Amino acid sequence: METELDQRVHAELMDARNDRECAISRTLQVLDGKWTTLIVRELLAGPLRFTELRAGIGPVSAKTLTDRLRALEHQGIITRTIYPEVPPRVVYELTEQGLSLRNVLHAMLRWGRTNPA
Amino acid sequence: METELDQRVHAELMDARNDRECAISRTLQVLDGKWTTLIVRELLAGPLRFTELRAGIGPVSAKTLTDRLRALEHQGIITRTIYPEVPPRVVYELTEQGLSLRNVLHAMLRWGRTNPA
DNA sequence: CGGTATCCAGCCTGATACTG
DNA sequence: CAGTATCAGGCTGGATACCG
Repeated sequence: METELDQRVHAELMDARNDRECAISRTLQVLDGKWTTLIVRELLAGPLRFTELRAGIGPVSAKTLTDRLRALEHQGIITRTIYPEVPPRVVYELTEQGLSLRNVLHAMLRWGRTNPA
Repeated sequence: METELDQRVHAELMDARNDRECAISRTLQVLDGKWTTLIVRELLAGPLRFTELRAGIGPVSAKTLTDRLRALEHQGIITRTIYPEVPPRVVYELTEQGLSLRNVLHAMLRWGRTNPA
């Protein structure tokens, strides 16, 4: 009963090989970098501040985290909102497009669970 | 009607944040490197030789391709079979574990299709 | 708090030459 | 054909210092 679905999935993946610029490559471009995917994972929980984000994803430098956040922002995956308070507060949040990456992350999660190191 | 599924997916992803070694990180480890995901994509079509693989994924050097193939082999994602002919023939093929990455690649494919550059 | 600026090390990757 | 060996470079990411 899973066969039909599997066949369709397989056919789609085979088509992908013929794309000049494979759609998979497009996704890889967005999730590029050592920390990007984990940033998205954190933000799936809801909007987060810079420091909260940093605490959640592991030992990343401020420079790198900033770089990745800027890249995601420019690609329309996240928004950056500044609240001009004292001390300043900056909140990052997934856009609709960013939220839709949930399916990719979920597939990764399931694979990792099923195939422990 | 999609809400229940979405809620379950979301709950799973939230759990993932609490994993000491997040299962997502595990997947990222396997699909590490600039070319690895594309190698898997190619092999989803079936067993391939070194040169065929190289032609399919783009401008990758022999050294890098060898490195990535060895890494995938050591992780149990692919097998490497040598046919001692003249000229020699070496065939790479996904293991069961490797095949199961199809779901991850498919999620990436769909996201890339839905969100063009 | 949430960055920026600068410098730098390491690693991934590639180019080239060569081999069983 | 399917690599290996070697060398070299670019880019990512980290350390440190400092700012609004």
